[in-house]
Parts: sequence; structure tokens; C-alpha cells
Amino acid sequence: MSDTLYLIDTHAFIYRAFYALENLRAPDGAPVNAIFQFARMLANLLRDHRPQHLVAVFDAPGKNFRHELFPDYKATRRETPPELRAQINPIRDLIKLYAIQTLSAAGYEADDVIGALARQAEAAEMNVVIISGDKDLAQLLTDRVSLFDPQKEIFITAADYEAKNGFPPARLPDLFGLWGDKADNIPGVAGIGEKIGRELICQYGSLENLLDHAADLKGKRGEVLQNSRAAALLSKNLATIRTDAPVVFNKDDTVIGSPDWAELRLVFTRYGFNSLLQDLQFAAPETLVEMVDTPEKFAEFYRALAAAAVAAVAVAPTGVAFSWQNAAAYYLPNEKLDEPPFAKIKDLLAAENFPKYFYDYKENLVAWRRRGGDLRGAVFDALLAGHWLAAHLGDHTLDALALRYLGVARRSEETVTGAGARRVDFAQAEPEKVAAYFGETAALTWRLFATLDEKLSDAERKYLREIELPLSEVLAAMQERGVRVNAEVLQNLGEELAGIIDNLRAGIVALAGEDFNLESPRQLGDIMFDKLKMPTLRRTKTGFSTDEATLKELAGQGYELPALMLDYRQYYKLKNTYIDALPPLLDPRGRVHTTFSQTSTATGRLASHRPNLQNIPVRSEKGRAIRAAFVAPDGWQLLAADYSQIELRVLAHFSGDENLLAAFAHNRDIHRAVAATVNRLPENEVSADQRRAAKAVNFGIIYGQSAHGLAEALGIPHFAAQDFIDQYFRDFPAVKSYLDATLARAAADGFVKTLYGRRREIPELRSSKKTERERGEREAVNTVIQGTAAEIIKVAMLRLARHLREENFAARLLLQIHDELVLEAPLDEVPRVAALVKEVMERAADLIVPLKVEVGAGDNWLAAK
DNA sequence: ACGCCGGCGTAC
DNA sequence: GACGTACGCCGGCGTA
Repeated sequence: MSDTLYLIDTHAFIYRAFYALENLRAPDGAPVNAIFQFARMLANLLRDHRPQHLVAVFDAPGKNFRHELFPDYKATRRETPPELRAQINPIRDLIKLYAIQTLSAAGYEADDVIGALARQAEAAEMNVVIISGDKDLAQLLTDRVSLFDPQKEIFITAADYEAKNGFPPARLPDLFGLWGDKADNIPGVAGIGEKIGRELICQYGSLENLLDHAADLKGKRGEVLQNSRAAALLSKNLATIRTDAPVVFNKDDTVIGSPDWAELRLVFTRYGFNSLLQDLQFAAPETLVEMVDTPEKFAEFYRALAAAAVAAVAVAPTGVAFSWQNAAAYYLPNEKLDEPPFAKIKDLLAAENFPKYFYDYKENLVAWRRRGGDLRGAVFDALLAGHWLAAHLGDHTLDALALRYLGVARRSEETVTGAGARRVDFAQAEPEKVAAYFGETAALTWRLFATLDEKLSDAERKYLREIELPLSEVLAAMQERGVRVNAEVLQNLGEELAGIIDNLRAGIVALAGEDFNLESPRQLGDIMFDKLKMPTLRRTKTGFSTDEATLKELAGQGYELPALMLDYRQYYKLKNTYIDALPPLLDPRGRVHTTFSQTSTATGRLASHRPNLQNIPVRSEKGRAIRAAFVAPDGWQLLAADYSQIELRVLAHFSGDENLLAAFAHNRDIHRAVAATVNRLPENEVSADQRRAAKAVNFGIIYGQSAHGLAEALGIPHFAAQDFIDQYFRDFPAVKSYLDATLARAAADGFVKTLYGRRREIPELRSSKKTERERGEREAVNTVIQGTAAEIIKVAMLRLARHLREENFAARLLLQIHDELVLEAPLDEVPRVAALVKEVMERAADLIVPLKVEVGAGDNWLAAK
């Protein structure tokens, strides 16, 4: 088998790539769409074809011989857009990193260089694959030369070409002689397009033969051809790829070298090419992990650690790992930690003045405290920092951060624990492997500190150190404490609901006339829309919707099955998601321990999972009953403290709208006040519907709602919704100008910032799709408001926890639900704690609008609200 | 058996 | 398509 030379028509590829995929941007906002496609093409080519010989061919800058033949050659080309021009050098750099040869020839275009190389390689008995989406290059096809279109992933051979076109590849310039080429401003023959051109070339074999027989053609066409002889021949000449460009093919010079994988990793990381990173052959540099299991080793370890005076720490299930170097770490197994001299390390972990870096400080804290240890001195959390720097990217696992910021792949957990059926937990895994794994965790944490810390401004560093990091301690304590759940309450409610659910199911099956899976929207759709012929109201991606709004509408039209289904869904959901799911999660003391996350949301809100205690029902009657199962222990009460309208107050603060501020300053019911203003009524004459409409608009503002959305939400005509919104903005003009200014700023910057400077990149703002851009605008407005409210309650939590501790209250924080804090307090503390909570929460931020908190207490969560 | 996705629904 | 932020349940489907 002979060798194959691959030739990339580089510029042609870049141009196509640029226009094919719009608006891909690096995390820093630089356009990278062409770079990405080029890099992906290269990666795919290398992976799928494993070329040994590869040359990236470029056009020479400036004019070429075709301009001498025809001054207007390519004269109609638009100037290269700056966003594309900015990507050409990065692509050249990429080619260099891949160790691929490049070539161009002064006075010639890439096509000609490719032609010359192809002919010479053929002569050297090599096969040639030309990589280009440009069909002009087909004229070079021979038995040995083929064309590969990387975008369509198709090969074209000379035989394919002739079979498809009816003339051999070499006659392609003849066709252009007639047809011309708009893109290159090659004139061709006026009045002859692609179709006639093809017919004539097929019939006459070549342009010259056709022109010689032009007189034989009847009518006007023959005349035109005779008169256009010179233009046709010039056009053919221009379209003909020269194979005599002054380049010398040397097989050895075309061999691919060794790519600089490390640099490629960093470059791909910088551009945000995560999918390509996965394909790169890479691994983190092997971390040397020392198992510290003898007093001698400990002495040496401890001396070095003390000298370093700072370390990354990873608390593992079976030990603790330390690192203060990029590729070295130490691991102390649990069983040694209680005996001297190893136990000295506990003091160091508890020492406030020994600074420590973590990945996921909160979970390290929980793990270490579970072992009875004390952990202090945290100054950096790679998880918090990673999320802070790029919340929009979502994935902040250590693996993701190592890849994103260091360009390395972390060894997988499976290499330690095994996978699938043979999987064991860390305690059963080989100690050396466990040590290697957590040693690497510590080493990567150490490296991430260096990389991430320098990206932070002083103010950001301060926010993370003084708000988020201490908040991790508050949240760890809340998780550890858990909240008491009365399983009996749930049990009783579950039994009641089971009966209701069974009855509803029987009714629905009877109406359907057959049994089916009521939990399957698809099967329900088949019954409702196919079998029972109910009208289809809205679509999902895969079929017709059966969601709540649809069922309500159908129920309103008198259909009985959807009406039953609404109840069925509600009760089924309550039972499965809450009533049945909670009891298995209770600890022996009947307490449930959620896990809070500071790094799961794009706005800076907290999230809660396993179980999610931030979406316990409250709106429906049966749902609310679930809250009664969250109880205080005997002799204690639950306190629930809610911010009243915190997001609207944040909006009032940012916008400075006098009408909104006045309403809050006078502690008005904000929805009623807005309704009164918009409807020109005194507040006591506002109807329930008017208040409801105002409430919907108030929320709509925060969520970026449109007239359509409001109309839908209120069940009113579109024009009425629009009128209401227009009137709202006339009455609250500063809100309007604030929203406009926020969007203008966001569009210019590509990101928004909250009160405390949390930044959210919003790439959709730069989308070419209107719906995407509008989504970006809604996200922008909402993020500022929601994110600021989230920051305020975080500050309140920190201060409250500090007060409770310093003033020796037994009361403790249990839950945070975005604008609400839930605590438990001994009965005798309840009044004082209630006052303290209110005071601390209302003073958490210094806004130009007062913050208002409502506190309640009771034996259970329902009673406390 | 497990993971992923779509549909849906709960909270703020 | 049209209202932001989450988490979790179920069905259904693809892969192990």
C-alpha cells in the first residue's frame, strides 16, 4: 500500500467554517467559531484517518497571477470580517501545535499549490487526499487523487465525479469558462448558466471544441458563443488550477511531527473547547504520593509541611491528603491519626493560623467533623472559586476544573474502586490506590489555587473569603443538624392519599375504556387525543402536551377525564416525591439531612438536594399538610422567617423608582399598591382580580415576561395584557429605564453583575437567533435581581449564625428556602430568637428601600408560617 | 442494570 | 416561542 498525502485547503475551510457556525465564543467572549471547526476537523482527521503526511496549504497574501490575467478577479469579494480575521492567526498557531507543515507560494493561490503538490506526489506514487469543501478542486481528481469534504464527511473520487457529472474532472474549468463563477468574479459567457453549460460540455467534451463548433449552434446561443470566445477562454484559464507553482514536494518534509499536547490542552481550555479536550490524549502529570505510615515518614512530612506553612487538604473517607507542590502529595491513613506522633496533624487541621486550600470545603468539613475533628483555617475553595468564575458553565466537579483550568484529566474514581458489579467503596479499595487518588485531589487543589486565585480581583477574593467560605461552615452545620420529621404524620397522609389516588385511577381507567399507564404522558396522550378525540391544544417536542394548563383547559370544556387527571397528578406527585421519599432518608433520631450546594445555580442562589427541602409543597391544601410533618423536638419550636417581597425591593433599590420606593417605604401591600396606581383607584377599591393582575405583572417584571406570557398567566387577551404592561411602565418609569439600561449594559458586556459583584456570563445575548437573545435578556434581568436577593440572605445567615453562637443560644438554623430561614429554638428562646432573626435579616443589606421580615413560630413548619 | 432525556410538577 | 432559578419523579430508550 502506498502512502497518502493529505492536503488541507486551509483558507477555504476557514471561510466555510466561519459562515457555517455562527457565534461560538470563548469564555472571554472572543469569537472562536472558525477555530473550533478547524480544530475539530483536524482532531477528527487525525483520529479517523491517522495521516502520516499532511500539509496545510495557504493562499499567498496579496495579488496573484490571476489578477494579471484579469484585474477584476475576485473583485466582488467582501472584505474579511474582523471576527474572522481575528481567528486566522490562532488557527496558524494551532497548526503549529499539531506539528503540521504549512506551505504557500508567492503569486499563487492555495489551489495551485495543492495542484502542484498533488501532481508531484502522484509522480512519487503516493495517493493524495485533498481536504476541502470547495468543489473547484475536483478538477484535480485522478486515479490517485481524491477529494474529502470534512463537513459532509464524504470522499469524492474521479470515477464518482465523472459518473455524476457526465464529464471527466479535468473538464471542470471548461464548465466554468461558460458558467463563470460568481464568488471569484469570473465572467463566463453571458446568458449561459450551470444547466446549459453542463449540457454543452457533456455534448462537446471541451470548451475549445465547443467554441470551434459555435457556428453550428442554432440561433442566438451560437452567436453569443462566437462573440464571447475570448471571455470564455479567459474564464476557463482563470478557473484552471495551475500545477506548476514553484513548490518542491519532498515526502519527508510532509511528515507530521509530535503535537504539543500540553499546550493544545491549555489552548482548548482557553477557548472553551471542552468536547475537543476529551479527545486529546492526555493525562495529569503523575503525582507522587507518599504514604505517611511510619513515625519516621511522619517526621519528615511534618517538617516539610510546617516549612511550607500552607497546604491543600483533601479529607478522604479513609485518611487525609496534603499537598503543597504541583505533583507531589502525602497521605495519612485514618488508623494512624489517633496515635502519636501522627495525632499532631489534628492540631494543625484545627489551627486557624495554618492556611488551607480545599476543593469543596463544606463537604471536607462535614467529613472531618463526622470523624470528631475540628477544621479551621480555610482560605480558599477551588469549587467556590470555579463556580464564581464561570457559573454559566454548570459543571464544577474537580475533574471539570482540572480540565478547564489546568488542561489535565484527573484519574477516574473507577481506577481506584473498580466499576460496575465489582465496584467497592474506598474503605475496601487498595490503600495505595486510594492514597494516589486523594493525593492527586490535593495536588490538583493546590494547582487550582494558583490558577484561580490570580483570576480574582481583590473584591472578589474578599467576597469569597468573607461570605461564601464562612457560609460553607454555616451550611455544613445545618446539614449536620438536619430537621426533625414526624414520619407518622406522613404515614397517615400517605394512606389517605393512597385511597384517593386509587379511586381517581379507577375513574380515569373507566373513562378511558382501557387500562393504561397513567404516569406516561405519551399513553395518556394516546387515550385523550387518539381514542377520545379531544382537541390538541399545544405541542411538546415529541407530541401533544398533556400538561396542567392543557388539562385545565380541556376540563373547562367539560371533559371529565382531564379533570380527574389533574387531581390524580397532584396527589400522585405529593405521595411519590415527598410522602414516600422522605421516611427512608430519616436518621435514627428522625431527622432528615439535606445537602446544600453553593455552586449549583447560575445566579448565586443555594440549591438543596437529597432531599430537596426547598420545594416542599405549600400552595395546595394537601401539599401544605406535608409541612406539618416537619416538626420541632419536644420543648422546642420551629421559627420561620420570610423576607417580604425581597426581589421587588431589590428592583426598587436598583431602579430607584420613586413610586415603588414610596409603596415600600409606607409598607404597603405591593401588589395592591401597584394595582391602585395602574388603575387610578384608592387602594381600598382595588378588586381581587386587579390585585391578581398586578401581582402577575410584578412577578413578570422580575422574570422578563412578555405580554403574551402575562395574557396566558391571567387568561386575558393579549392587547389587555400589553395595555397593563404599558400602563405599568408609565406609572413606574424608572423601572422601565432601569430594565433598558441593564439590557443595554448586558448586551455590550456579555455579562451582568449583582450587588456584590457576582458576574454571570450570558452568551445567548450574542446569539443570532432572536428567541435565544430574548432568553438572554430575561436571564440578565432576573440574574441581577435574584442573585442580589440571594446575596442578602447569605449575609443574614452568616450574621445570624454568629449571633446565635456568640450569644449562646441553643437555637440553630435548619433550612434556607431562598427568601426564608427556618430555625429551631427551645421554647424559652423563641421570642428572643424571633426578634433577633427579624433584626438581623432586615439589616442584612443597606438598600434605599427597607427590608421587611415576617417571623412565625409553631410546633411544625406549617404552624410557624 | 444503568444512564440519559423529555415531560411534568413542586418550590421561590 | 412566548416567565427566571432550582431538584426529582416517571416513562422510555439506548447501551452494558
